[in-house]
Amino acid sequence: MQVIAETGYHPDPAARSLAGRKSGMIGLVIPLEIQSMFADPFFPTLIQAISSACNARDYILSLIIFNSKEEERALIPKITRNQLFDGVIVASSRTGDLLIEQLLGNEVPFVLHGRHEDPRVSYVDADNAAGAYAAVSHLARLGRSRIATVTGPSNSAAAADRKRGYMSALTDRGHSIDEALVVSGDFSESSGYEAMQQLLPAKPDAVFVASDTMALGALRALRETGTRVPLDVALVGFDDMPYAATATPPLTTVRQPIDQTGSLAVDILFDISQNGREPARRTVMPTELVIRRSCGASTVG
Amino acid sequence: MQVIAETGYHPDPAARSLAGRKSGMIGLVIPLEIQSMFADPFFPTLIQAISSACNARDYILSLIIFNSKEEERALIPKITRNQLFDGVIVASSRTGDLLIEQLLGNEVPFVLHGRHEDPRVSYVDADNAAGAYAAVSHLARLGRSRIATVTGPSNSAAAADRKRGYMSALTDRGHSIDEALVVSGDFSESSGYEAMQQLLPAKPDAVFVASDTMALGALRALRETGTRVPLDVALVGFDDMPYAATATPPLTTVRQPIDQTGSLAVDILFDISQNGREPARRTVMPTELVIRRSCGASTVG
DNA sequence: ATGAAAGCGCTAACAT
DNA sequence: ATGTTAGCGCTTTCAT
Repeated sequence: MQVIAETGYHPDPAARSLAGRKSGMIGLVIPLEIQSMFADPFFPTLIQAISSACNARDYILSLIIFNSKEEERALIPKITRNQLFDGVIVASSRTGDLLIEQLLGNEVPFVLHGRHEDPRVSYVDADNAAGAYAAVSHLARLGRSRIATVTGPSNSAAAADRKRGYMSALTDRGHSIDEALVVSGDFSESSGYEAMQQLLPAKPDAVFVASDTMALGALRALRETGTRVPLDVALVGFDDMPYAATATPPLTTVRQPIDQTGSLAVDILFDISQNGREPARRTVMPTELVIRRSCGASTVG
Repeated sequence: MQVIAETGYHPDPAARSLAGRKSGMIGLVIPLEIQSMFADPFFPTLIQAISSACNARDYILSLIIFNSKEEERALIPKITRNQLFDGVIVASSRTGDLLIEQLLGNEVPFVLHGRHEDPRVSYVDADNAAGAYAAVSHLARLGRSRIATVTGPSNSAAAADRKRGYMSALTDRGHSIDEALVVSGDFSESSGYEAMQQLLPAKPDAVFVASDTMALGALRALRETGTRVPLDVALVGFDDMPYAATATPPLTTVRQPIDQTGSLAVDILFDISQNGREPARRTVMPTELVIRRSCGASTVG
């Protein structure tokens, strides 16, 4: 009947959920360790990508941010039990994550954004190691010999993979790893600044920085000491955030397909809820080196 | 019975919603006009504040982002009708917003983040006009006489209020408004950069920039032209985002209590759902001038 | 094919 | 105070 359109009828979602045992909602969980979470546009970008994919699939997106251990404890049951969510995306898991364990012991379909060792967990990830490898190889091909790196925090799988890519690129070319050229940050702008200051005495002629946000901090440190980029020090970032292109100089960086990994996560959830959790679905998407001025090899501007 | 704890029982939210006619969810709607939404940490910060307040009140937070007109059309019924949400927060409404009209014609409790003319709508806002007024007065007191401004987009109420504050501060001191000293941006870093370039020929000796993100862009333009801050041009931003303190030079800015406006929005929703929508609840929270080096009046660093 | 009825797991109103 | 029952508005199954 088309009286349905005239009266402006819409089914009651609660009744639908109860009778149909599906809520039409998916949960995006952002764990707390990420202090500087929103200082870096990575998470916002991911949220937007996932939101858009949810709209396309007619899901409602709920955001669960753990701001403290207590909140985490209180929220975990809501996430794992019940019919609250038809699926859950966990953005950036920590090692030995309690949430993952609980999720594994329950029925709710879930995917991680970022890889995980446990063979039972499904995930989507960008190829962080290959991206870092490409960046560092590029610097080496340009003749840089003292290539340093600013890594992300040690509890981040992405940071570990990027560091690994850096190392393989060097060792594959017969370079040894100089510990003085490896400094860690926490993905924040200021940690990039501090890391660069720490690096300067070791006289690097290039730096692979594990995020654009930290690269901005590094750039600031370089500018303050009058170091020329790329003349004295070449710089490559990671992420290809919007401001990478407008930095001074424009930042060469590794583009990560956040839109695609985000929407793929939603697709996988959809698939799992249709076909069950087995086998685990794992996808690693390629990254791409975007060459701008900061590495000293630009053809464009 | 405490068998409840032993079996790890948790009530089914769908059944609860259906029987109790309350979903325990609140929706946060972010309309689409904000293109650069996540290039500016303002929204992320707001999201985090609201998320935290929701956790405290035991609400689940759903995020609705309109990425296109179609999505908006598809989502509005879900937001306004049904028992999907116990309340809705609208972040940054546009003028003549369709969503607001629909919300007004339905029962769902809602609050805007940012003021609105219609006397029936409840909102929380920061005192943008007073903040801008304080910033510009401060610059004037420091002896600056050609005070320019970079405004936000014209469809933003916050941007309009900040511009109004700028104007009143000048006219109250007997200055006239020089149109060449007023340029508009869109809250993005690059728009701040372009606006500053546009401003330079008019020889301002101070600029009030309507957001920290744009101020960063302005700083970049100033640096590229060798203009000294604050010696040649004093700068004041708005928001007090984390990176304002670490900019070169550290940015004097107007602090906006995002955490408080965010959690107040949740509180108001809670209040409305208890006591009904009448009368409209409106709160404007004070802003605070944070003095750092970029205005040339620092006592600290 | 179309229509009637039986729950889904709670809350709230009622009766004891 | 405690226990019982009637729906909430759908989906699904079963009968026609």
